[in-house]
Amino acid sequence: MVQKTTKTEPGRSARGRGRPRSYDPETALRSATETFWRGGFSGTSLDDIAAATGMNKPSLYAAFGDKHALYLEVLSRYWQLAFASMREALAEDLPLDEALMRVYDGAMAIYFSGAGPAQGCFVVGTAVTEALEDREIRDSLAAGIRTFDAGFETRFRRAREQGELKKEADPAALAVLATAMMHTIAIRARAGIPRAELRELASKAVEVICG
Amino acid sequence: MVQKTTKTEPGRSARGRGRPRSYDPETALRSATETFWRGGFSGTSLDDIAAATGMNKPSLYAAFGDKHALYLEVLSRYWQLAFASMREALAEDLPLDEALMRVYDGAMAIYFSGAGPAQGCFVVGTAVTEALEDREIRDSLAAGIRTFDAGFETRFRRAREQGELKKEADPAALAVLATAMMHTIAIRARAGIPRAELRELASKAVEVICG
DNA sequence: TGATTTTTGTACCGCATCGAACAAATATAG
DNA sequence: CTATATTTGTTCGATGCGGTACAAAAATCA
Repeated sequence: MVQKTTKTEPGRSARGRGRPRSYDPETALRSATETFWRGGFSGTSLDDIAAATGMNKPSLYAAFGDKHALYLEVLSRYWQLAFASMREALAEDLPLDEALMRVYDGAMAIYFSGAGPAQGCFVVGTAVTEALEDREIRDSLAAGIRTFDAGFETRFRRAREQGELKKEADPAALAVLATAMMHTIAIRARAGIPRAELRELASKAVEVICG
Repeated sequence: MVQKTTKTEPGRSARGRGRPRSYDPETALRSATETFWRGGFSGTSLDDIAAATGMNKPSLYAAFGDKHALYLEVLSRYWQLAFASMREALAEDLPLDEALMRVYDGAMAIYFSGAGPAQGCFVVGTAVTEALEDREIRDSLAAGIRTFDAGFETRFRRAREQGELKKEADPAALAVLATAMMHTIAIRARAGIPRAELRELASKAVEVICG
């Protein structure tokens, strides 16, 4: 380890003796997320993040480690958010087509959650670029996609068993198409396509997927 | 214009009086493409490009303008390549499923064309990140996607007329799904998924799309 | 109160970045 | 051969970058 100072893990408030921190780590992470979301990893400087969070660079460094570690933390939290959104949508006992639309509506709620123009998907907008030269980001990307595929596949399998899909339907193939639809929505959102149009596309795609 | 020197358009060899250029513009553009493809726009420096092309920065600047203009040129050429690949695949008079697989095989031939690991799609890997804050890139992205949608839709419409698809099939919806499948392949390639596995996914998806 | 501990904020370092200035080099035109 | 036009290659400058050193600030413990 490089640091030999007496301190606990980064980000954990020891709640002990020292000067209290003047920022909320959760809020700071959300601000950092927004900043990376807009500019990407390479396109965002630590000064940008410092300005967005209101923190200064040494505090950032002490709290979250270097820029790369901070990005990985933000990426991991985004995945958790995305997984949770999908699980919620699929948890309710809705007809297949409605359940799928819930998933896409949940995704778009995230893609359009910022203040300015639609940011699209954080992963598609920032991680995909870095994945090629960064093994940790690449592995996170691959794992996240597999999780989405698996979530859809489970739902399609159930749908087939319950007669919502034809017997000869291929749940794995349909799952990849469902994930693909998320990806294209994410890309199109970043390309400036309006939300209503994306919802239209999603709706048509759901019709096709559900046969 | 900023420059007032006596010269013709950038990149055009006047074939006139001066010292001849010691590089081939086409080759240089290809090298620049590879460099941006790997590192993204923000993640690639002019020095990286100078090293890759063997040119020095003033020559780069004189030939292609600044980094942004060079990127736009590279992006535009990539689109032309992608469009051509798709047109070729759909031009031959093949059955629908085979034609679609030709498109995806053509795309993967591009995504895996580099020396090292798969770079995926140049657009998905580099333009999507910048699109949010760069109107020219965003517009190019939106226009390119529309072109792909339209290309697929035309083919699906013909397929429906010729009885390869059911009468009630929706060519526009199928086209979006076909484009979506390209997008997910591009993303997965960058995530390190091997080519054989991607081809499997594409094949299954084609089955679903063709009904 | 005084010692201790932790965070803050300023200032800074070394390096990379984009872009430009400028002279040397190399061609053609007359 | 001389003048002109264009490209090359070195060098430079101003700024931005990620990351850090260090002292002041603000809390708790004794």
